[in-house]
Amino acid sequence: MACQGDKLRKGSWQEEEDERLTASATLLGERKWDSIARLSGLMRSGKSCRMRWLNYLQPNLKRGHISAEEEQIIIQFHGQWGNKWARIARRLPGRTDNEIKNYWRTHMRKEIQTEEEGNFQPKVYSAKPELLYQNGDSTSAWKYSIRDYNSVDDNIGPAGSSLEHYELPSLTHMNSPYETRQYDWIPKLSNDQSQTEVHGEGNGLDWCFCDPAWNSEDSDISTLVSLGSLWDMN
DNA sequence: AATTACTCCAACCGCTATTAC
DNA sequence: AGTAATAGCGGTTGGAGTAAT
Repeated sequence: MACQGDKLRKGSWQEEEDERLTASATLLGERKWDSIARLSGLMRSGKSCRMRWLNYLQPNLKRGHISAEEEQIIIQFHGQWGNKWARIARRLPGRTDNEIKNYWRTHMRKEIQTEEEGNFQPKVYSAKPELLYQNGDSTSAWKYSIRDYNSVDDNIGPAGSSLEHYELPSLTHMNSPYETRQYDWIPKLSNDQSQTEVHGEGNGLDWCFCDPAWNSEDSDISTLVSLGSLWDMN
């Protein structure tokens, strides 16, 4: 039992600590982290327990690499909101803000840096849908296309291809299974689907759904869960 | 084989916002 | 309304693993 004066542990978590924390959080609920830290007997701060649970132990966390679809969503929302990692994470079930933040720093920032080191050209993410998602390695397919079509002046793409902007129904990110699910549930959030509006340039990355009666930011996640789907990633 | 450079990600820190009293 | 405790967020750091030399 941690008492006052005991030194709190820091650094990597041991398996036994994970087990204790999981048991305690399951039993006591995902609140009152200081109490959980105390009652579990872990020599950790509540803050540390919360962080470990949220980023590593809680159920429903997805493991493995960020998929092409997820990467696209990250880019899209980062463009809209900037470094609002937690907010972006809410759009990616199973991913944590920490994970997304790390991913952005290691993968995306590198690309931005490269651009800033001389070859900067404003990107117009107008990719051809059939290239953005195809059978096989969707990651490389997406990366290939997003780079090859990244600006109007960039002629790396297949010979004779012309750049186009696509209207919503053929948006590239709606072609993935992941986004298809998004597309499925968004209209369901409105009782009157005719009220659902689509805003944006239709260039694939700068758009939004707006329902006058629904504020996505404030809506309860259980609403989304009950609709089926996004959490069902397997 | 040894060393160095680089990448990735878990974990920490400081600050702000929210909640409870 | 004021204050303390707690939760949440975003930035940063440190270390393990891997690649390059």
